[in-house]
Amino acid sequence: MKSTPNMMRLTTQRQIILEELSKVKTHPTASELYDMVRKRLPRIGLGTVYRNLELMAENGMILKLEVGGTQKRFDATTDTHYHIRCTGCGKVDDIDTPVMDDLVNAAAANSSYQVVGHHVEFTGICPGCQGSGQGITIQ
Amino acid sequence: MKSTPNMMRLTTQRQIILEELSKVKTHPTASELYDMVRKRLPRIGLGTVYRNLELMAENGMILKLEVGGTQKRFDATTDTHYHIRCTGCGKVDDIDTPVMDDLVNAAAANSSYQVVGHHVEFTGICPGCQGSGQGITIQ
DNA sequence: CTGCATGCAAACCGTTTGCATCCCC
DNA sequence: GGGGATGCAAACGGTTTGCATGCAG
Repeated sequence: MKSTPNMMRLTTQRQIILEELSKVKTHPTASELYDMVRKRLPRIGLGTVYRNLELMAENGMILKLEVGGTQKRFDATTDTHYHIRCTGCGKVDDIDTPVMDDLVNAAAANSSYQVVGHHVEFTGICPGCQGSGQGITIQ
Repeated sequence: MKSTPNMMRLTTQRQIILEELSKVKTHPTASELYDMVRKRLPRIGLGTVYRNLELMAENGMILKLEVGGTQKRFDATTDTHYHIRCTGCGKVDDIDTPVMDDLVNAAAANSSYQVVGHHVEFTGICPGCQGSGQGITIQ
């Protein structure tokens, strides 16, 4: 039964990964997080970071952001909220447009899918990329 | 000047890729499209498919869907519309909820980004996956 | 003590790219 | 004829996984 979160061990790695993720308001990729965690746990492996992020996402402790771009990003804030992704540098920020839960109902009415959730992703140019030539700052 | 679409050559490959993509209402991945095209052009390379999809997306002839999941998907319909992705099998369908362009304005008001666009992605279980154990049909 | 979790490294998979050849304009 | 486009295969980058060892419960 997946709705009962399996009791996870409280390993040092797990705690520190969660701490570091909670510490930032950005939405780091796995390897960004790996770099952050490695400062405190130099021998940690990248695989461990991936495994724990996956596990914590499954248990609803964190959010795996299914946004555009090449890398997945992670978020310690699990309440529904929307994001904006810079097409210049790829970074992702929160955007505080009100969440529209009724969208799900509207969608459910028009679809043969059993609608579970939704996400709104804006694209734009972040302040840092606006100066430098329309955000063609690669990636 | 990127806004002037560079005149593209009309190669057989390009035409057939576009034809095959236009033919389906699904949103195939590059390799699904590769398989479709290969039936008519057995010697085409996967790289050619990727290069042309990228090029046509840049020129606004098709849409590269920046949706969740591991693979990018392509869409011959370029008008803004929303999608739903099955968390069971990963397939993506159109959903005909009205497009809310004012979302962009709302977002722009609350952000330091220069907001360019938006996309709404629903997640759910497709009819095919609803029967078989809550859509744990892998991928 | 026992089995889940870790570190490490190799495997994987989707995508990109270098290069010689091809062919559209 | 010339430069962009192709086919092929190798490289790439992000993610996953197998295995021996380690450590939380």
